[in-house]
Amino acid sequence: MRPTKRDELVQQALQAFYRNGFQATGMDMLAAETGISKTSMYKHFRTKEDLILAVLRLRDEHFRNWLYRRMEELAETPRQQLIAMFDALEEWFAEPGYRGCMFIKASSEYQDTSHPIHKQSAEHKRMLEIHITDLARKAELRDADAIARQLLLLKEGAMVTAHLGHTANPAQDAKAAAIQLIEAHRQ
Amino acid sequence: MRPTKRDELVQQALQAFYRNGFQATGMDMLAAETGISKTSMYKHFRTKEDLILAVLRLRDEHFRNWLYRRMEELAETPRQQLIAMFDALEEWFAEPGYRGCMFIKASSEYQDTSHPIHKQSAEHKRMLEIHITDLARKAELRDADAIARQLLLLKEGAMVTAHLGHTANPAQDAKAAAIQLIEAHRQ
DNA sequence: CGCTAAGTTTACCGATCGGTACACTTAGCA
DNA sequence: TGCTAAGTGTACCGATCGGTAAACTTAGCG
Repeated sequence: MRPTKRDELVQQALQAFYRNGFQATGMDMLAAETGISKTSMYKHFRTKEDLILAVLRLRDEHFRNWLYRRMEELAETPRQQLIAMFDALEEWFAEPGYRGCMFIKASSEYQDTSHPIHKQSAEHKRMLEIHITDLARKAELRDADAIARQLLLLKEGAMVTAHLGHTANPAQDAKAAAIQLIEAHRQ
Repeated sequence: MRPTKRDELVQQALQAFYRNGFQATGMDMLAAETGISKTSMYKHFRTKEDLILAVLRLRDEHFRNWLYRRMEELAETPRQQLIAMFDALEEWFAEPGYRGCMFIKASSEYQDTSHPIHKQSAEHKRMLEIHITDLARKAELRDADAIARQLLLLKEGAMVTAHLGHTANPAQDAKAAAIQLIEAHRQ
């Protein structure tokens, strides 16, 4: 139960990877930026890949916690919370350092679907799907699995489009679509 | 009007970059894989970045041509063609070598929005948006700009999700959503 | 006190990175 | 025939890549 250098490393590595990309961030640059010696890094993680996997685990935990909490803060009923997901996303997109979804980025850099980093990115999306499907069920929507998948397609699209930046407010575009889809699935 | 080595290089580089990623594909590996000498490559393109930009231009042209043509082949009216976009995507996703959208990948590896590669990827998306918006207008849908943006969010989401592979058929999920959105925008 | 675990600095490894220099071959064309 | 443009092979550049060796400092704890 030591809250020390290892966690500090993972946290700072997360910032660096998110800002610079995975392949483009070398271990030397990482050591220079975090102030943690290369030797120490390799005492905690056998390879760069291991470090990236730890970073993705941390990101998964933080992001899902943040999103779920924010959805609950912004709305009361499950149905309203599903819609509020896109207001939460809008807040995120508006942050100065926004650079898209870290897991989409990771799966873009490690494309092979059998690669551990790719698989862990897919796992993150699967966890999200479970939660949103559960919420769709609680909202008593018809065909909860299908509507959940549709809402998540809008979410992925909005995250990508917000990073490409050729559209003014993808989060609200997605929200408008989500409202219509949810309305069509009420029973 | 020479159809020679330069075009051959761009075409083969496209394959390599799509399969391996941009940063992960070195110029030596590229020379070995294409059989074109490194010296020749640097006679045609001053830098790797220039080559990547040429690859993206070719990809933009090919992809948009393919998608627009396939949409016209699959359906007659503009409204049906908008829906058929997702059938075309499904065909693409089912191809053995499918590895996601090259422009999302490019913008993931070159994240800075001011980077030429990022800007060119955004430009591709903007060209698509113009065409789909035009089609939505021809389909006489209410609020053509908004519905076009919504359909494109579904498209981006489907492409990402198809690559992550945690869902059975994102193209058909997107199509089902598209049908409902379009139905809600009929006038 | 002395042991141990965690972390440090410094220097290094072979491999690869993007990019270049130079001398050579080949084909088209006047 | 002889010039030129396009392409080649080979060898190299300095920088950086992921990863390691070895000797040292520091702090906690019996």
